[in-house]
Amino acid sequence: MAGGSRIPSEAKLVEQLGASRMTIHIALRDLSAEGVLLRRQGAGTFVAPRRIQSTFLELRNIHAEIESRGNRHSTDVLCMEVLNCDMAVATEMSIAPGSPVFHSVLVHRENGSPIQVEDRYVNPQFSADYLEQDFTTITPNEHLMAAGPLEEVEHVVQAIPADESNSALLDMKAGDPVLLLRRRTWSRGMIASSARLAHPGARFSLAGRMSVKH
Amino acid sequence: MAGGSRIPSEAKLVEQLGASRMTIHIALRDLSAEGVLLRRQGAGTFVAPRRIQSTFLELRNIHAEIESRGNRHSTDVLCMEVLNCDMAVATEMSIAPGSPVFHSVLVHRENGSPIQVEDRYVNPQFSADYLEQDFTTITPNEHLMAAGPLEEVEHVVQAIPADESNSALLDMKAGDPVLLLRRRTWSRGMIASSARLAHPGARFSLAGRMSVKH
DNA sequence: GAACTCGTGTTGTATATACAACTAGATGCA
DNA sequence: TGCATCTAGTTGTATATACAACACGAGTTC
Repeated sequence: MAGGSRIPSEAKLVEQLGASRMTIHIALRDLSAEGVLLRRQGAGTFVAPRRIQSTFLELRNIHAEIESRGNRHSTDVLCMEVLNCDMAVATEMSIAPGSPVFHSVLVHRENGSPIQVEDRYVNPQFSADYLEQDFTTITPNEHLMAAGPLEEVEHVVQAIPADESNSALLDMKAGDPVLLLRRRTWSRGMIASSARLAHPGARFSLAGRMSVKH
Repeated sequence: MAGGSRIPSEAKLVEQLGASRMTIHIALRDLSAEGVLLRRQGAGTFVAPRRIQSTFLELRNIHAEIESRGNRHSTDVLCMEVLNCDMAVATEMSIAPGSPVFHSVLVHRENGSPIQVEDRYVNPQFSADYLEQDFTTITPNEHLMAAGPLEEVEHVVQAIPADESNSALLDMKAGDPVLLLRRRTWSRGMIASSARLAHPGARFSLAGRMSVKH
């Protein structure tokens, strides 16, 4: 139901559902406390507008972000492969060492200037056709969101010096600060994907603003 | 009350407070939903242990974080002053240029090693006694939280090279990556405080994990 | 037109009752 | 000792009732 739209009053829900008013009242009260509904005494009960939630924890979508700034997004695909995972990747993805994983490396550009190196591992059990996608027209993020419901996200942010590979790809000098966002996503009970998103410190920041409840 | 300790049962609270059991039950239920209490059917009601959540959007508390890692937190106070704000600070704080603001610079240490330089401006209208605090025993964060209800938080994260001042304070070489967290907080309808929290990239990361609703 | 009043519909709160579900300790028994 | 069973105490849920507090629009009055 769309945010802001009104839902039936307690009295009407009593009729429709056959439960007592107190039962319904407490259920609505809980949903209100969770932020799902907004209730105004004397006025009614409404579906809450989507939660104001900053881009830290939300799944940031690089494509949408660049477009929202009115700029042009383009992608270079550097690597698309399947490989047998080593110990580090196996631990990171919680899968058996040596089992196959998909691996991709992309560079995202804003008006031609490199803004993110996306080094991503994907669980084949989550998305069997990952390597068949054309990532110049759809982002891995978008493909994965369509492949299954997002259940959990983990983010770690670090500032690290650019290594030779990153510095070349991001048009920086080696040792310059890189803002590294590591993200793991869970879906259908497994780790769907683990990504390292490296950004040039000089040209990139993560911002978020939120209201605090109560 | 200490985390984990038990509070009286609903029946006893009915006696002590003279309210009906349902009233008390609903009150405890709400506190449980907020995470203040933990209730186990059949067992009792307990004070919840302090929330373990060091996420981006929650107000991170450097003191609590260090202690939760079992380490020792100490603070060096480098500067406590009132000054008439320049154009940049006035804009940042949304106050009139030239009006007085409080300014403090602290270094937070974990087991003696510098982990954060906190460069903070505070609105005197929000906390008139800011400069009288002893920030070796209480963090500015804690003082400000007590001074008024937090209404809104803005965070910006950047990776920047350490300048001479930061590199000396954080025990790094100039140019090494610094993870800079800029935070502004709103309270009672004004900008209460604006802080620049600089961390050594090599020894610090911001982590957050969340479940996604629906 | 503007301001006020009032009534209906809405949510908020408090109460009393009844039973279900679960826990933890005490008890009994082999 | 070890195990099963019982029981008192606790929280979870659903119900019916009553009244308070608030919002909003219709109608009235000036």
